[in-house]
Amino acid sequence: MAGVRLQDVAEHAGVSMKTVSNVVHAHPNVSAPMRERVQRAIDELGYRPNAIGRRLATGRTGLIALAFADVRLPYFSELANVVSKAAAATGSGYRVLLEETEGTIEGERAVLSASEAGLVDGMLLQPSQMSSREIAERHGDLPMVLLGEGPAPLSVDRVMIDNVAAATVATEHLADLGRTRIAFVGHENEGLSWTSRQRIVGYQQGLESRGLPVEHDLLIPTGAIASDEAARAVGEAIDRGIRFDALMCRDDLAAIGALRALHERGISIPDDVAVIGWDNIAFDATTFPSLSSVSPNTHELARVALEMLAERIDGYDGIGRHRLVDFELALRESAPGSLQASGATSDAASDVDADVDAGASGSLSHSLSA
Amino acid sequence: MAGVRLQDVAEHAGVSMKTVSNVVHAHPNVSAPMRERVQRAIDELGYRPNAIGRRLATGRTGLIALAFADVRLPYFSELANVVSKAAAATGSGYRVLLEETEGTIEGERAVLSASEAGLVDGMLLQPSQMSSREIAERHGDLPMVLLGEGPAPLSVDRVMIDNVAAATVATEHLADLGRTRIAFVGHENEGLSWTSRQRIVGYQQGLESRGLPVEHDLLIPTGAIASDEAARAVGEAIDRGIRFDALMCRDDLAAIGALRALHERGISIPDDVAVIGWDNIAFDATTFPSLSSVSPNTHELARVALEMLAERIDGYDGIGRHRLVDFELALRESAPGSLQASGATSDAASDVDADVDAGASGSLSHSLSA
DNA sequence: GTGAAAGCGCTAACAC
DNA sequence: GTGTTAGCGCTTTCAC
Repeated sequence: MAGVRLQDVAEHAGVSMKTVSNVVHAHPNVSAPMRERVQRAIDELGYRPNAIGRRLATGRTGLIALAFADVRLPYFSELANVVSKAAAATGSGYRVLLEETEGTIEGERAVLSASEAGLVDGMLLQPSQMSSREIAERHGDLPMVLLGEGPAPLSVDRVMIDNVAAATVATEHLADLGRTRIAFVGHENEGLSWTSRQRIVGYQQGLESRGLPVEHDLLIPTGAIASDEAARAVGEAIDRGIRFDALMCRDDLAAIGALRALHERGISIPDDVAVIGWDNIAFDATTFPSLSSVSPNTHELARVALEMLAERIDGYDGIGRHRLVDFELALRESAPGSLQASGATSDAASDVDADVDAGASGSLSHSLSA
Repeated sequence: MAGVRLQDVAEHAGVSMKTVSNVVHAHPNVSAPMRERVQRAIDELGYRPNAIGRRLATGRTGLIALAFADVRLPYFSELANVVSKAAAATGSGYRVLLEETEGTIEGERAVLSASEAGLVDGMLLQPSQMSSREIAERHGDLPMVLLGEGPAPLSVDRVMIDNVAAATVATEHLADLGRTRIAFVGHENEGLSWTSRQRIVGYQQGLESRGLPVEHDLLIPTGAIASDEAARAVGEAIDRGIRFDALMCRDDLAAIGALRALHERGISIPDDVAVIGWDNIAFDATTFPSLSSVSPNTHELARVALEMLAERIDGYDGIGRHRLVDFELALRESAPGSLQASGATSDAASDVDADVDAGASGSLSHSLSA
């Protein structure tokens, strides 16, 4: 039944509200017979504590907001899954309110400037447009942790992987496979995002560390972060006569688009062109060929982010802590492992059954830095 | 500043709480000077109405739960996106709490039997395991609308597409392409889900309507609803000597797995084998070849579901209403349109740029039934 | 070990 | 037009 209140239970059992509350919360100092009597009343009336009443009294809502551009992007849907599981496993058992910013500055502002306060205890936000100054100004006193390599003011906590290092390692892996003309695919046509910027820096470092020249022609931007745009951009580059033997992609969507453009032109992967993507989304295991990818440790990312958020919610008020979590290269058919690769390499090529979730196919693991 | 209450604003402005409340809610009967004075106090103090206090008083939380198996499945992440947009556009401006059931009966029970009441105003649930009796019993008085073709008690509202009809149309399209050995791929090895059951029925009807024999060999089940499992199952079927010239897939994940299995064996798509998937997920446009797919009108699904949910929240207490929304066949390279196809067909093959979201590539549209 | 009562922040019916 | 006041359902001191 709806509308059964704590008071109703108390009256029905002939006790005070406090006693019922004690039973509901399994407080130790309630006598066994009393506990049983109250429990019977609860069962008979079908009492369910009202969440809102409780929240008003305690000041905690048990809700956190998870805000990012768009759940449809596989990286974000996988992140949402990991975060909601991790949040539920938290001591406080948080639940997740989904907020999409559409990747626009208006969307990001809207998420931060909600007209109501107190709905959520805290927020996990992956920004991409707002400046760090604006983030610092707007978030007010809402406990918050930033996700990803986007803008982040020093005053706010943030968790990310080292994008420069990851791009360097991935690019070096392609070089170690014997590739000499490694192109970068998928950054914005204009107005480079923070993400693209860092990955390109790493790409360049990887080239340089292997003594490969950096050619401007080998930078292939796309009109939008989407696989169809990447397919078109890569196709046009090829048709324009640009030649490359490997593709370092900004993300898996770009990589999947590239795969298609190569297929359409009868170019063999990885024989003619090796491909590495980024994010290690579930699809990578079943594309043809399966896709090697930079695999951020999202479980660790979620864990660390929620841990810091919980501390903020509990009142921690220090300066922003910036944490790095590890990543690895998940090697599959599109850019297999090889003896030349540095580090402990395990080749997961052609294992359609690889436990991708657990990162079982990975290699070149990079450990958590403090 | 945090912790500024309505009362603080009232005192600061030297008026009553009611007046402040009137200003906050833009009530008409407040004099202009008074409104300005109060607004100044609000701004000076940085007042934000507290969501929980408001919710306790009004009894509405402005939150709805969206519960399904797993956000990582593209169909669900796309659904989450559509629902959260549609919910925000609602008169009441609902926000969405994400709940995952993991596709297990325990998960579904947990979602329905949350120990707290009142957190959300209503729930959109896509069940797959629970019996309709259990759904009816457990949901209690929580306003609820069921999504999809799973179990649904007559007492509860539900929105879905006509799975049997859609499978029939898709199968007929394959037959009209001249295919005579059309296999069905991707249903459960044992314990058929409601979804698979209905799609297989439609598949069979499609075969029969075109005078094609139904062969048990052409039913290719998979160990799990996942593309790697489908790749393995289709590969094994081929290796076992099963021959087919078309694949009707239970969902796009199965179709993508099938694509891979066919590629690995050098089988040409669609020349040797045509493929149709189900759900029309975004990836379908960039697979190689791009994938034809049954495209449910999820925008309409979300709209109708939220409309009915809003009515339930507003107290409507009639018997369960079961609504169908339309679907279409999004035709791409893996099973292109053709002159033989019935209905208004538009061939979207090879249009990597097709506006898949808008279903622009579709054909054979089926209209909303009452 | 149990009960009484004062809020938590807001809304809305009712009075002025 | 504006102010008063009684809740919404729960938690939580503080007495008993």
